Amino acid sequence: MALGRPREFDTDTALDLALHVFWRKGYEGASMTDLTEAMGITKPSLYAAFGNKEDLFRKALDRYVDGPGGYFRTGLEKATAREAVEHILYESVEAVTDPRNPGCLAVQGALCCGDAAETIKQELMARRSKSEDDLRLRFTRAVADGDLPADADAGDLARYVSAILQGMAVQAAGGAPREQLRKLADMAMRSWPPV
Amino acid sequence: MALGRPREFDTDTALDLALHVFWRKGYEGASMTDLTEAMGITKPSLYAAFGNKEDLFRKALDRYVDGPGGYFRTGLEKATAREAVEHILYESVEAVTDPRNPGCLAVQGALCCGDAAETIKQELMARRSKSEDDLRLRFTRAVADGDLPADADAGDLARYVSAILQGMAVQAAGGAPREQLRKLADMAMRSWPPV
DNA sequence: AAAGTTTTCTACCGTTCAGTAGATAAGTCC
DNA sequence: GGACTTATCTACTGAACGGTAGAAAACTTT
Repeated sequence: MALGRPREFDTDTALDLALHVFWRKGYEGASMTDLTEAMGITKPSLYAAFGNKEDLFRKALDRYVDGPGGYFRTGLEKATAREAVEHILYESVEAVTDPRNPGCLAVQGALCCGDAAETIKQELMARRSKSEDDLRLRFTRAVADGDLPADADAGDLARYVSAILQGMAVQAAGGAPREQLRKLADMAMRSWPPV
Repeated sequence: MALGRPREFDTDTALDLALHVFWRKGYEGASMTDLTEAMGITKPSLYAAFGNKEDLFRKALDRYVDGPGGYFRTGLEKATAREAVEHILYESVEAVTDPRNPGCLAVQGALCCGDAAETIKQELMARRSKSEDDLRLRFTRAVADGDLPADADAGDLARYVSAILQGMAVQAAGGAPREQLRKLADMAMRSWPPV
């Protein structure tokens, strides 16, 4: 067993609680007091277990990508581009309309910010860019597989799907109900693949 | 002429300078020191002229809607729904890709935030909702005018265009270049009106 | 010139921010 | 039991936050 006094809280559940605070308030809007109160631990415990605020956010973000945001990765593994987009769009609707945490952490975590949060903003920009690139690669493969037209531009399609996803995230942050975003996904799918 | 010592700065240009700080850093990310330094005035002058931080933001937001965001209103006045959407989409591309202030103030001003900025978040949510409703009303008229199919759902179309606009704003905040967003607008227009 | 009004300035207010020092408690290892 | 290690607690940094007091300066009015 580990040496020294055992930790009295579970780091994974504490990280989940921190994640939900960042999700609701954003990186800047979440104070260390907000976080420690939600996590049920004191500040020294938090700093000892997770490093500083920036470290904590990055760990929460990783957990977000593997947990509530996991539909993105599973969607990419679907057999066709159409199935992939369908899965990602509709699962995203469910994720961003969770009434306890509306919106998407990768979008609203630090869309713009003061100087102190600049590196977090950059990190989120890079993650969004990476997601779009994953979509692009998936669509490139789809063109080769023949489940997208030969003249389809994978980059354009990836950007289009990303924009729809991000638009849905903003709408959800504004309180849009699940049913309306499903209709938005319907519209996007109805014209897939776009001409 | 006005009584008392004359003001040494122009309120409109000072408000423009404040607007650009809020645009780049968001409501929470913009400190009063950021604002006064950009505006070239001291804090007491700012408070005397504009009220508190919240008042200043609201005034800057009004100026945004009438200035850089004015394309929305002019777009609604176009003859057909198609022309309206076309105008709004392409003008929005230009606005959100201004390299000095990427993105859209109504989206990134306070997409999510701490408790202190909650009322500002609500204000921006209401403005986005109002814009979507303006689109919906315009499309309803378009159905009556016959420049949209009789079975078109004005609400769905408005939500779709809003999502595209907001998606573009997020992409622009992430540094997407103008040319790529133009292609995104192209895609949205190519399938207009959506089936 | 004197009174009245408003802006400007420096210096400051109390609060909250992220982050930490130092003592104590709770375990393991020998 | 005693040495060692690590977590927990209270209390506290210094800096930055939004916002203001009070005196001096600049104008108009009489």
